Amino acid sequence: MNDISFNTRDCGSCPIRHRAVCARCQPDELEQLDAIKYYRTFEAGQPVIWSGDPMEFVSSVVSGIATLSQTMEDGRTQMVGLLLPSDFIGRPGRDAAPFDVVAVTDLTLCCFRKKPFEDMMEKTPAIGTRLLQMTLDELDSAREWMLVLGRKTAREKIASLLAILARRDASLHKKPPRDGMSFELPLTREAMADYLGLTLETVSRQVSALKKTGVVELQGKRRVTIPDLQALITETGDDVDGAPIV
Amino acid sequence: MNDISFNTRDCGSCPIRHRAVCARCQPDELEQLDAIKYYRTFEAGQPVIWSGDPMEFVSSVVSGIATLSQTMEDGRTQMVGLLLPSDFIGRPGRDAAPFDVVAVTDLTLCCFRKKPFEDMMEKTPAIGTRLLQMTLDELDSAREWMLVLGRKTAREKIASLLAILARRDASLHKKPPRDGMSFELPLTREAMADYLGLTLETVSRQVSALKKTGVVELQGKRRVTIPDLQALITETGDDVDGAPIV
DNA sequence: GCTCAACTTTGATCAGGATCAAACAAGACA
DNA sequence: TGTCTTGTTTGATCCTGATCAAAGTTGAGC
Repeated sequence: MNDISFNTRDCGSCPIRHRAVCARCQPDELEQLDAIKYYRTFEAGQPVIWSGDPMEFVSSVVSGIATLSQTMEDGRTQMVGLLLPSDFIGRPGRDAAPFDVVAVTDLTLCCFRKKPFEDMMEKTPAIGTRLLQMTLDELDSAREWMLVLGRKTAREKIASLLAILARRDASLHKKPPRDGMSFELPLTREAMADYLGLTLETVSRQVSALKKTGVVELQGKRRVTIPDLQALITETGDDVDGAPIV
Repeated sequence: MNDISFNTRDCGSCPIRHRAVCARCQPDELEQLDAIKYYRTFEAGQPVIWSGDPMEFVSSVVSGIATLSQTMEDGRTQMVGLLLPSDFIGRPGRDAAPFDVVAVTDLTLCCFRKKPFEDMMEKTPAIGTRLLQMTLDELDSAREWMLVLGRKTAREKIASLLAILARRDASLHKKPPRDGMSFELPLTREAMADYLGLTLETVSRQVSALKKTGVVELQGKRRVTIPDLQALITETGDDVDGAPIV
């Protein structure tokens, strides 16, 4: 009862899902879960919710990728989060979404209506505790990203993004990252630029530059191979043993 | 019992303090509190804790100001948080501090030993709930700051910082911000630069520029008057009715 | 008062990344 | 097959903010 799992790293493809929860919950709680849980799917490019909209559910990513971003009146946009499978979306206790959420690939969310979810949180404090841990992790990641945005060069920014994507891709497949690993870039050059506070041209140039130096290899425009992880990490400018930015 | 307050906005100068808690807690909880609570003071400039250090307490700011920051090997530093009175420091459930914490003015913290605090959280779920809310707020602030770091011009960055400081100074004195308000700049130009991802020279120039345009007035180098709040907000580049960044 | 240190301002120059512009690549579809 | 669309690369030029350098300001301590 005190280690209910919220995400796929712990319990399967859907956080708080029927099976994962029922293994540890009372039958009556299980009933309630069925009543308040549902799936939603979005096509690549579709908005999930706009900043300021009332948000009647909390959810987590089952499959696909979504971004969290803000846009200024003149169109400048900054991505503030990348939501991969097992990530949580939503704010128990809040009514309005603070940022835009957009599906960048086809996306499936496992949603819980907010009010019943909050009731469940109240009855099962372990959920709140787990949510606090996840939120603290996200906060640390956000703060680490502030260093990237505020102080790193374009080249270091690209290397940092690739390092994160490599790390998360590895953890998604439950393998440690290793030399020679390769993964699909889920983001367009423009989306990468929005994440890094750059223009898409600069992203393109710096990716090419890293390729020319042999730090990364490209198969087509979207598949990346990292021949030497250490070399990539050196390019990020971080400490060798630096804290992984999720 | 379900709205225990953590900070001065709600209950006085010390979050979770004796008086604030005892008004709503059982006597036996109170006993325990006395045993696990203590104050620490730091002089301006002193470090509170370094990134990676084991952290045996959680705490919150009673008076003074501290910064949360990261430094790269070559000395580039990025401030990732500004801790004002009532802000919480620490991570229940974590052992190592993720960032450097430094007192920028004389500082008093109200500390709780971590283990007993975690026990208390377990016995009193309202504390965890409150902590989750506070952490969600911090996460939103961090993400809003990412827009500042990633997409704003130097001038907009300075305006954004001044707007935040004005807002927080007002809320500290429990007044709404108003035209003509003035407040003390708690940060050196260098610290402002570290917060904004700029150099101190650029900060100095842009502050002067805002002064020349009449957006702010300066009494000495550290006291700022905002004759027209709306004008300042316009300079930030944010929506007029934009979500306040803390 | 003077001296010293810490902080701030101002100036001159440089460079990294933005901007503007055009060509290229690859898939979707008729 | 050709056309269209979307995404990417590459080139030329510009500009914001960094860098290097020096002078100005303020307050503490004597």
